[in-house]
Amino acid sequence: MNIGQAAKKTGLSAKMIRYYESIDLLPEAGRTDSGYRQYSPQDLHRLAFIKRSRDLGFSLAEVSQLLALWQDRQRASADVKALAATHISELERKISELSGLRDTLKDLMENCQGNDRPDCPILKDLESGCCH
Amino acid sequence: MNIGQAAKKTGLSAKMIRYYESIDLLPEAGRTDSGYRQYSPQDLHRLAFIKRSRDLGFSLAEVSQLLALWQDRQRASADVKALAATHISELERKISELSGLRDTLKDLMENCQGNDRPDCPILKDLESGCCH
DNA sequence: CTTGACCTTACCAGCATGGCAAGGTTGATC
DNA sequence: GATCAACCTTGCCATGCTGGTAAGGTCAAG
Repeated sequence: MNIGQAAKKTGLSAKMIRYYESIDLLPEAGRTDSGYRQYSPQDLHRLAFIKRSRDLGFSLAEVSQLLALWQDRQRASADVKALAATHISELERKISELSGLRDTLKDLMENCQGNDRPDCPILKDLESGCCH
Repeated sequence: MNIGQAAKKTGLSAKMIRYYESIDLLPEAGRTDSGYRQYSPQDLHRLAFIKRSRDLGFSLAEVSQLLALWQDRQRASADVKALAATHISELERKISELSGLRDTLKDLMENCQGNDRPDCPILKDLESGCCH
């Protein structure tokens, strides 16, 4: 199977697949005589694993660790769980950070008339951190 | 005032200040005879505005628009409000995206024993999207 | 005059992906 | 057997934002 079909089946792009190979997330793909990459069902399986992991927000570095665990028959599920836990706390950190920003902005917006006059508490806030 | 002091006063780094100048977020700074950049209180004011906007999560492109509105005495506060509203919905989009990921991962984690056995529903899920 | 703390420019790095260019291959149609 | 579209190949550049590092110039105090 060519890279384009593998891409279509997994929902990745051909560029991404090549990139993953270049950073050793994938073993070097087999090639036809003319140099086209060839993908087996096992390869697709690995690609799908990567896709799903990315969709869950894992970074490529984390995906790499997940793949290692996946391939390791002696793995401890605790290791996988720990990786997921780390990722979840990172997600929660980001969520609360963004929520804080949203709340601050909402407050500012509520005090803004939103008309054709120039007076604007949002701009006032933005310049307020100023040094005297 | 030199760039280092301006950086310290505003909480930006000297690198960031130079970068902002290079992308025309700032006018070219004045220079001493020897080529050092010099910052006036007005410059600091502008830098502080940028810093605060970045802290609220606006992209540099958005900051650029905010600066233009800030400088425009004929601005309509509605324009500022609209910019903020767009940013808020972007924040909310991200928040709900991340929340979805977190919830999915939490579900998976709860079903994972987290012991030294290899069986792991998290890995099972990751490989499940697979093509037959 | 030396020393150390500052400043200058210019590069390279990352994340993960998209885009474009210039060329080779394949398979179907004329 | 030629042609054409749709694929593939590699390579380089771009994004957004920041940090690092290097090689050099400048300033103020000792």
